[in-house]
Amino acid sequence: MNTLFKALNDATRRRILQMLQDKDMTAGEIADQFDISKPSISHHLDILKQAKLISSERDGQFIRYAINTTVVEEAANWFLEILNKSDSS
Amino acid sequence: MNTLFKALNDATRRRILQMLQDKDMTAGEIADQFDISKPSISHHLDILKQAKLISSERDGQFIRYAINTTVVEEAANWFLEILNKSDSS
DNA sequence: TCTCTATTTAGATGTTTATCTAAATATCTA
DNA sequence: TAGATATTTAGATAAACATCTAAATAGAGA
Repeated sequence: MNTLFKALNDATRRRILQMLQDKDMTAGEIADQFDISKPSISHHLDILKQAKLISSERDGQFIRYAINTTVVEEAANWFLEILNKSDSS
Repeated sequence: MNTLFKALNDATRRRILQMLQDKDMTAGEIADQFDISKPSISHHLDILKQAKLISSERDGQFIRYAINTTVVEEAANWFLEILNKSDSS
């Protein structure tokens, strides 16, 4: 849970996650969407990967990133459990 | 979303949130559950409050904290939307 | 093999964060 | 009103973090 919420605690990383909802993307394609240096984006991708929110695979010269829905599900469940256990829900 | 994920990016605050699932608690009761100074817990409560994850109400000498389920719901929806939009779900 | 492109690693810097102690504020009760 | 309890505010410090530039690594293609 620690690495998960740490990964989510950044607007850039949340936006990357939302971009990967639609389609898999290479590191370069992702970086092109931001006004941030490629090394910084690479670092963000690494943090998302540590949290297992995304996975990566080399595709020739490129590295292709994909969202990992099972961890997103686990996170959603964390919230839903709080709601279920609260009296007011 | 910023203040929300910032608030959740701390194990102490997540534990406070889980404690408040079961029942409302005073600041002192909450602090008693941790090996952390009361001012530090007060600071954590403030951050949870800024994120609107909890609310507070004075009860005489005490201040009683309660979980705010609507914001937890919003957070859960953030994750569920990612799942809905992803192809693999 | 040489060079170009894609990506990551290393090292540095300024900012944010979690924590502490000491002091301030608010309420209760004698 | 004085003293005790509950909680927050203020100010300080060390650790974590986002970002940058420069350099390293890995594969593609001539």
